[in-house]
Amino acid sequence: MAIDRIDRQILSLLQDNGRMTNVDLAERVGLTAPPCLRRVRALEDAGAIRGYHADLDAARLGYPITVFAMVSLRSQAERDLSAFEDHVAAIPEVRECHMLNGEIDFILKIVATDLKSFQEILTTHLTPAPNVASVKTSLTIRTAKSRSGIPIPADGSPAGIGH
Amino acid sequence: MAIDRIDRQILSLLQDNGRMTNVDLAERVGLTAPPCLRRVRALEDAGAIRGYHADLDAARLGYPITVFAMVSLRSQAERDLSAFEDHVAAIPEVRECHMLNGEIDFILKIVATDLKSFQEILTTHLTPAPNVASVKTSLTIRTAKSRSGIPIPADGSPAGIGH
DNA sequence: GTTGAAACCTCAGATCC
DNA sequence: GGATCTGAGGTTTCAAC
Repeated sequence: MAIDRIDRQILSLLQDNGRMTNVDLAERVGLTAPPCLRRVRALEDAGAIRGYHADLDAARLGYPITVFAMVSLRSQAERDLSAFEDHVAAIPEVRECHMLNGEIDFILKIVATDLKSFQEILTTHLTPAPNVASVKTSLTIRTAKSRSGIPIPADGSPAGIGH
Repeated sequence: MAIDRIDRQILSLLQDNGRMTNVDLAERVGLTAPPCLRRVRALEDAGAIRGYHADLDAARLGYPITVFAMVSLRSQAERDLSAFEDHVAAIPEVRECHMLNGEIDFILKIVATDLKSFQEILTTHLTPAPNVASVKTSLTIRTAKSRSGIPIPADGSPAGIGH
């Protein structure tokens, strides 16, 4: 699938405002509603747009604590890596799990309602998990920037689908 | 603002599908459309819902590289911390910037089109930035879990707005 | 093959109860 | 919170370029 200038505009606008109406979107990209909607559907079907999500304020909703946990495992065999991923996938407070290169095997983003609850998650679900060698955690003091997704230059960017 | 069971359902559903229509949403939470819409607007006005965003597949759109950068500064004076935050806010490839406690001052999530381009961002915008003492980077091999926001238990959770 | 125009039908939003 | 109504938006069909 090839992505042209208009598709990039659509992606950029929907990344910024996922509930923009189709007629608004069409107007901004210089199309009428039907072809615009077809492009959006095509981007969804191709997997370029994975979904749409409300962006909630964690702190206001009872989750003021965000922690990054750097996890090292004893074994880096694929089945042990997968087992760890499966393990944290089942912990709702673990919001992200990325496998890294280097000394640290995984970085996790964890949210919690308070420090006590975080400590509990750590000591009952993370540290004692199979194959875990070490867990180093850092509390988030404040978040200066938090944009999901990717930068989308108005024009002349990369982006062709299918790697 | 007090959040009840129905509000939590609304938040959970919109976090999962930000483009769900109001009538769908109303039906699922057991309301008719108008009161449901009033609740959604109230949650938006209270800041519980900050916005709605399309979730794009970075890799399919030409950004296969995600890197975490751990940054330490020479000075942790507030004005120096803010200056660094302002500096990275202007770099579009830096998607997240969190201030941490401990030895590492900031963790950044950076996306890039390729390794060469990442290296260029690092050496021209990050390492030589004022007050930067050290930058350690780790490439993301794969992302096993990536959910924005917070866990929302169907019932009996915390969550009242205004801390 | 993609756009645009028109039709239809559902939804959003306001008002009132 | 629910019922009703109106105008706007979403979606399909079809013709034109």
